[in-house]
Amino acid sequence: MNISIKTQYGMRAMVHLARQSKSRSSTEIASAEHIPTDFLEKILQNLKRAGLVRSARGVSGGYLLAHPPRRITARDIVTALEKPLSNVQCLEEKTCPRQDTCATKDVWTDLQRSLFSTLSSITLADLIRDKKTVTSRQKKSAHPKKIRPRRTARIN
Amino acid sequence: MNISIKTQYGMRAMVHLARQSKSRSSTEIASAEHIPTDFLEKILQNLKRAGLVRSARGVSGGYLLAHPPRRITARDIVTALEKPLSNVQCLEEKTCPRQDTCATKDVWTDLQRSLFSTLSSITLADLIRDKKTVTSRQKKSAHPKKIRPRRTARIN
DNA sequence: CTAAATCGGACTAAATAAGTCCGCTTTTTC
DNA sequence: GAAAAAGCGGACTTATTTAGTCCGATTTAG
Repeated sequence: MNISIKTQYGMRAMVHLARQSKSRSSTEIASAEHIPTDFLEKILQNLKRAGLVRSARGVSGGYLLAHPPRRITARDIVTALEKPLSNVQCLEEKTCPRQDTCATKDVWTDLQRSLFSTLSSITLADLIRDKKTVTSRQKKSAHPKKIRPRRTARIN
Repeated sequence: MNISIKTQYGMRAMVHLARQSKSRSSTEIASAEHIPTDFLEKILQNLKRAGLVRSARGVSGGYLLAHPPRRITARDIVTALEKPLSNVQCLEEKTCPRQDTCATKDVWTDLQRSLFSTLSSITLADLIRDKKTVTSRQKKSAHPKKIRPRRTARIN
């Protein structure tokens, strides 16, 4: 049960974009975040298809967030890049005799729910808050680092 | 981010054992739960090394829980069989430039904490209880599970 | 026109997961 | 004491997934 580095790369790239006001090319992000360029390209394509970034082609093209950081959650990013949590096919009769399939299934559904709940509560805005900032940004040190639950209700 | 079927098998086997009062052989469990016998053997070895089951060799040998079902949590089983959640090596300077490594790291640590908390709240006793009452199980505080160190004199 | 960028598909290599095989040891039973 | 049934351990194979590369096409600003 691990987080693929593809997803970790994607998270880094999204945080990177969240700090920028203008669009950035994949090569720029790649070198800044130390991610293999061609691989990042694929990741950004996935993120784009998930509706999380927009892109512009051509010589001064690049990627930028499709929504403000406050509206993009870690769950959006993880589900865009990671395969679904469990491939538990509990419905197949032959692989799962009924009696304890139902029992173990509860574990995985609980797990998934808790997972989604946690990831949904973290937005890109949270992540770029009061961390080191590149530009001279006003620091909101009054707010604790505590993550606050936030509604997703987003794309797709 | 998926649960390996090895872990799913292990969970099924543990639930199976939790329903039994006597020890059961791996072949018996395997056929009851539709798990490849030799593979289950390996899984039971892992569970044994984790201190979750005990075993007896010889013709009427087999496996049984090392502790009462209420003292064995889903977390015990998952951590015995699954590789650790994240291989996020955030400490390496070259792979992670400081500025947003720290940001993304928060996601993975939050995730891990929530994961462990949820799994810790589910015991084998919960799982073998009647299904109507499963939903009424309550969440425990996330104190670290402590499997008591193999108090039993080893059979071998 | 050219350079720099996104896009898409195909491909490869490495790592992990899943499963098998075999021979040994232990213990009960006949 | 032999046989049978079980756990134990290591080596091995195979399948799947992950990670990454390569290449060519298309778009677009200057």
